[in-house]
Amino acid sequence: MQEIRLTPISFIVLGLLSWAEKATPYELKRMAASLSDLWSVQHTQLYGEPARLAKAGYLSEQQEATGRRRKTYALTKKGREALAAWLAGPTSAFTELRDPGLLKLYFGADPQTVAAEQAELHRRKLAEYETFVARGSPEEAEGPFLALQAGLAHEREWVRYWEKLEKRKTESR
Amino acid sequence: MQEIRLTPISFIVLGLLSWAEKATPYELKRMAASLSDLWSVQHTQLYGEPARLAKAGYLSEQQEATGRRRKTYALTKKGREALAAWLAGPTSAFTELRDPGLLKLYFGADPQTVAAEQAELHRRKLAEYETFVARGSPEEAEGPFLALQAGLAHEREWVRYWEKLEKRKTESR
DNA sequence: TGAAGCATGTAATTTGTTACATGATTGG
DNA sequence: CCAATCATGTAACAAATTACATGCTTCA
Repeated sequence: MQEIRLTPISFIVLGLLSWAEKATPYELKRMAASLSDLWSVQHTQLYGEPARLAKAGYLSEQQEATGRRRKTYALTKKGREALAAWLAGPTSAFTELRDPGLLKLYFGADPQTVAAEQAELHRRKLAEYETFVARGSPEEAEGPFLALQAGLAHEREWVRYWEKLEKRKTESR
Repeated sequence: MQEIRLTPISFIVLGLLSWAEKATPYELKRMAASLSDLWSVQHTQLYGEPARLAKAGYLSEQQEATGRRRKTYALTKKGREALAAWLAGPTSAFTELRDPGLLKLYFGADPQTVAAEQAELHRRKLAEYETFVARGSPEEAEGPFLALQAGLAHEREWVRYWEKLEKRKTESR
């Protein structure tokens, strides 16, 4: 049981399991879909990461004896504690924008062109978020709700930004 | 000269070289610093990626005969074309928020606590951007300027978001 | 003149992605 | 009953991070 470094994906797995009691990688994948706008993970990582966490004692692992021999994971005490510590501890980590459209702009792509595309993409995403909110499953936990609010706010900002750029009359800075 | 897939880092290298004519990895690292709020890259990637690009014909590579035997890279015709095509082409790629603070919130961290920290971090970053703008090197290219505007807008949004959460009186959703 | 710190780079390790593969299910 | 699609997983590959290492300046 060697020590490993816990990464954001580790905490995603731990966090999802704290909601589910136990789950197979496939179930984790399904759960992770709800998180994909905030932090997407490839389905293959949901096979590797739980195995890694199990080996280090954060999860228990139990395998079907027959058929698919699926593995089911659950939090151990150590896993629950690690999650709690992370939730309670400070985060100094910082997001970069890392926006592909902005990167192009940075290196000299034509603003109007990029802006037109990006504005459209972000309007779509914004609309999607808004229907979420409108539908508003009221039993939903607070965390996802707050994250959605942040997503909304940023999408609004993106739409503002790109639309302004789009409408700008060429090169007048 | 095998074909490779061009990733965002590839374009960062190509883009930086389009500004510099030629550069060593170390010089690339220095140039990349200006980009770090938008898209940070580790210095070691600036050794590996140019080598990869050179092998695929996007860059020329020339090595010092003596001393450190530093390598100097420059765009080839193929490299210039690839960059131009990327700049002109569409981007459907999308940014995720991928914010560590938000991730914690999602999984149930205490909103006030996270918000207090994050608000502080973002206020600092915002202030930093504002001094950039105030100092305003006027010869700066348009791309970086526009990217900075986006950065500012999003930092303002983050500050609004976290401060609102911070001041919220507990659990009243 | 030697210690601190920047410049410069390679290697090992860890992560993440893509490609592939096969079993199960179900609507037509 | 068969084609499509979803479920489930592994393996190969590519990329990114960390650790390490050493040469060079500079200034006390």
